[in-house]
Amino acid sequence: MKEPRDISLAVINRLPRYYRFLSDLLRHGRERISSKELSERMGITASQIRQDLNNFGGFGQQGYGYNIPMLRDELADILGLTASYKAIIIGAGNLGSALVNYNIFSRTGIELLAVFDISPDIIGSDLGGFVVRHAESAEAFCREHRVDIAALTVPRSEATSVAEKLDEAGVHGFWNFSNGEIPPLKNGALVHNVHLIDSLMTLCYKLVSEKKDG
Amino acid sequence: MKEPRDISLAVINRLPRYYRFLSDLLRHGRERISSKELSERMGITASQIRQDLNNFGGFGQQGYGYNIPMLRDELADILGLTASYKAIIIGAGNLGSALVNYNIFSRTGIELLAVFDISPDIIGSDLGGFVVRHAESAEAFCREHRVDIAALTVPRSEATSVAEKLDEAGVHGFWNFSNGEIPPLKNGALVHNVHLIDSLMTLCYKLVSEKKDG
DNA sequence: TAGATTGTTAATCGATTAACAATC
DNA sequence: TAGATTGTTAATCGATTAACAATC
Repeated sequence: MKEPRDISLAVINRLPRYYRFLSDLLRHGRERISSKELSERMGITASQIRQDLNNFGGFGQQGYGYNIPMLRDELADILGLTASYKAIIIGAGNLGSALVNYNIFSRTGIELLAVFDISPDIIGSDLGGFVVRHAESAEAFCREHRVDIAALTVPRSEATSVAEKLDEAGVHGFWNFSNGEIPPLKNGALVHNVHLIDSLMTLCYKLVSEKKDG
Repeated sequence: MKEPRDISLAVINRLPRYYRFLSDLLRHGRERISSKELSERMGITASQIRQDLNNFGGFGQQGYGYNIPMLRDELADILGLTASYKAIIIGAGNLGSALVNYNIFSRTGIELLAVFDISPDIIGSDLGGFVVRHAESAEAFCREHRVDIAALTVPRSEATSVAEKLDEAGVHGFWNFSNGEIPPLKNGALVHNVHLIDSLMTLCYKLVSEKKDG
């Protein structure tokens, strides 16, 4: 594996999709695949696939193609799925519950350690095997357990203050589900947004523009 | 408003963010803004903002800038937020519940008509004011009410068959939350994916690559 | 060996940025 | 009017695609 420097965001955003397709092929018992066949399945060009992968190394073999289990493992490494990251969830509402119950973290190789909320009605109750803890204790928890990632499934009004506290407590990646954006954090923690409303608006745009253009 | 043809996906994906920032400015009582100030707030170039907006029309005024309420309304139109779309949700689990309880649809100008599920445990129960209906009845419901959009918060194994049925029933936009992808549909309905796992993997990649590069 | 398919360089295409005349 | 800021054209930059020699 090469030392990848300055990979473009366009490439990075395609990596999980490659990983998903390779996982599916593996599940179906496939052993090898050419960039050509993969390109047809994914609806992109074979050139792009080879260019993308060669940012990280030469994982294929002339005349053969790519070995699926091997390439999948390489992608897992590249994506950091083998980095044993530790995560918590702040906000045990419907979205936080979804992340727990659909095993989103474990399916990404991340260990979910705890779930926090601010509401007295929920604190102490069980959520998919986790006892919901008081949000006030999250900061100390992160310091003690060296938490890497925090999912913010809290209202927009609370997201920034929570992120600032946990940034101080050593969390270096935030997965933000709240509407609105979190300003740059002191310790430089990353913020990765899931803007559901933006996503739905994009769908609306496509529907409207399709109607016009036919 | 111009007749926009072949707007690039890069531009489209930025539109909801413009809309969000303008809404925030409006909430703070701001009346006008220049592309320069907006560019500083959003962390992009003023050139890009002007180029993006001018795909759709000349909404600004030399020497003045942009009128915020006016530009926001234009963007609402462009994004289809005023198109009175009708939607349903298939899958009343945690994710479906989140979409209902956080008012994701109404905040996008879309009317949520009904929620469906397959589980006898949930059918008939209340979810944020909606009585959960049997998923079998979704097809007929869509025909009768001319549903435009269906959110698919069902397991991956069911997503494709549900989409195929509802495509036949006239639904022309799917908001797919299931892992995995839905193949092209007969009637050409659009599929817009929210791949939470892909999103989390992207965050992981950034964390890993940051650690390396410093 | 002959055929297949990669890795990689070069060509093309598209998106972003810069510059500035137009004009409010 | 003078200053500010747009809309738009031109220049730059980056990403995608095509082509092909290398090689399994």
